Amino acid sequence: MQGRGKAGPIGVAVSELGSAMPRQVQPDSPCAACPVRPLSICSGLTLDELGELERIVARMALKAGAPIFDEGEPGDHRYNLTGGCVKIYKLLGDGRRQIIGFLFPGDFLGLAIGDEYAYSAETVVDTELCRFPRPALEDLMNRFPALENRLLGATSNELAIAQDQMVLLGRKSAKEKVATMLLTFSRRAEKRGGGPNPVSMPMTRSDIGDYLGLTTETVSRTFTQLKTQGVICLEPGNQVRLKNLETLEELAQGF
Amino acid sequence: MQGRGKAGPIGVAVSELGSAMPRQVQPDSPCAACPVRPLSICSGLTLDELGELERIVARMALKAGAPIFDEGEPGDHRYNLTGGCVKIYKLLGDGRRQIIGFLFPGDFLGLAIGDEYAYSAETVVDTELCRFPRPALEDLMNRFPALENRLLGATSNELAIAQDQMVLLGRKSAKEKVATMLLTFSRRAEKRGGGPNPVSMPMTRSDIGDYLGLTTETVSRTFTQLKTQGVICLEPGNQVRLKNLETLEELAQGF
DNA sequence: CGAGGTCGTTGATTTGAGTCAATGTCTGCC
DNA sequence: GGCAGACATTGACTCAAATCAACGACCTCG
Repeated sequence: MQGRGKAGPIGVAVSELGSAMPRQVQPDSPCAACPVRPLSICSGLTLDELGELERIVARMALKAGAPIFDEGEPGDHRYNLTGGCVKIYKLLGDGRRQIIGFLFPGDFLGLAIGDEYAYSAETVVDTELCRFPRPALEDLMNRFPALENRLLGATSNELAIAQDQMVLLGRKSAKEKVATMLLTFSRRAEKRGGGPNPVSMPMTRSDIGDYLGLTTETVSRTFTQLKTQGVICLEPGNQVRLKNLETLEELAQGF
Repeated sequence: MQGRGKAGPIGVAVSELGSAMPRQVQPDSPCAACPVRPLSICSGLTLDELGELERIVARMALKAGAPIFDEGEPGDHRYNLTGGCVKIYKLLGDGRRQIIGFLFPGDFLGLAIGDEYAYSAETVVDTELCRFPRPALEDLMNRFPALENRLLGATSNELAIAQDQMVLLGRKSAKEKVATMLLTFSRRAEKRGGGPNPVSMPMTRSDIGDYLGLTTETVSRTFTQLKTQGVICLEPGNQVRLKNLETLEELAQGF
């Protein structure tokens, strides 16, 4: 298991790398060397632009289970995920929770509507983030249209993912939901440069349930069913091996 | 009823206004007089920028029930809705449908992932649209960052709406879903300058079902329940009068 | 090393929404 | 004006997933 566990005391920035020269362009720019840059909004920027971005960034590392921000709080920062996994979610008044998405390295987070965060965010495992003050980031976007363009691309992409999830939530059966999630995670891991198999599922059954609109029990039962059918194999460390991609694709579409 | 009915033969542009001078800035600019401009991506542009936008736009009017484009088609155009109502949806292989959203005047549509539309779009009632060729629009966005900024705003807003809908689909009961939809539509109508009450619901029960992740029967039963409870009143012309906002708010949150 | 806690699995039962079926209502068209 | 077809409502019954409940596996910490 990769660090699922208790949050740090209050879950705020544990370290801010580069604090020796907090607002300086660094010759040995960490951004230039950033492994997730090609996946993130920081791709396709000139070295100049990257340097400016670097002046406003704070890097932070969080333990598993740490809150990042809560829905309704003033949305003062935006974040870029450079390592780990984050869940974003909304709560209803009585405690029901819908997980809006799981984010992985390269993903951007911190959507605010008006001045407030539109959702809550919490780490799933130990996680590294780049944090940008919102006003400074907006200033940069005004000066560098390429950055705004990248952010528009990222947002459009998120929107398309959200729309797919709406289909899943509104119209798919439990088995279809779980199969779809496994395939989606596999493809996303591949896109990030990892292997498509086995799939890492570091979140709890309860998280998965709140993501798919199911209960933990149903999630568990469905995994067992897929295992019994021989489509997947549950491996130690929250890994799921996909043993039959074709059948899984069929299940995801509902056959 | 406001024009729910059969589609035109193939549902393509019925008229293109201003075709006499198709690519000219018009002194009596229709854009300058556009009633939905303050709501749309065209707001906050200079007259120059607006003029350029006008050079590439084609205006079209469609009958109710007309297809606009289908998921997977080459996404050659983007649209701005100036009148009427549009539903956007995705289909599963076996015909199950999830309606991703209902769009109203001022809303933008035509999200493409890669080169293909991410969803299908169809008019609900007689509808007017502004159509922009995608490459020309992207060229304008490059030249006018304000336009790109507006589109980013619109997309972020759509994303927030999609996330709220995920909560609805994943975690709300039938009654909560219907109550939420009524309130959302009321608020949106108000934002567009109409009265909040009664709410116009020009789409069919089947559309509502596919939007809320329910069947037509359940939608119908739930409307009846709300009517019996005295919270709403079904009026002719697909109008729903909200008789008790407070109770409806409570129902929407689940009490 | 054992106690307590969280997480996951499995079983029995309930239930909200789906399905199947019939009937009612509106609307546009001939 | 009346007929045809689409849309809406209502009822009876079914079923997938939720709920309630127990137990097992694993981890942390004293």
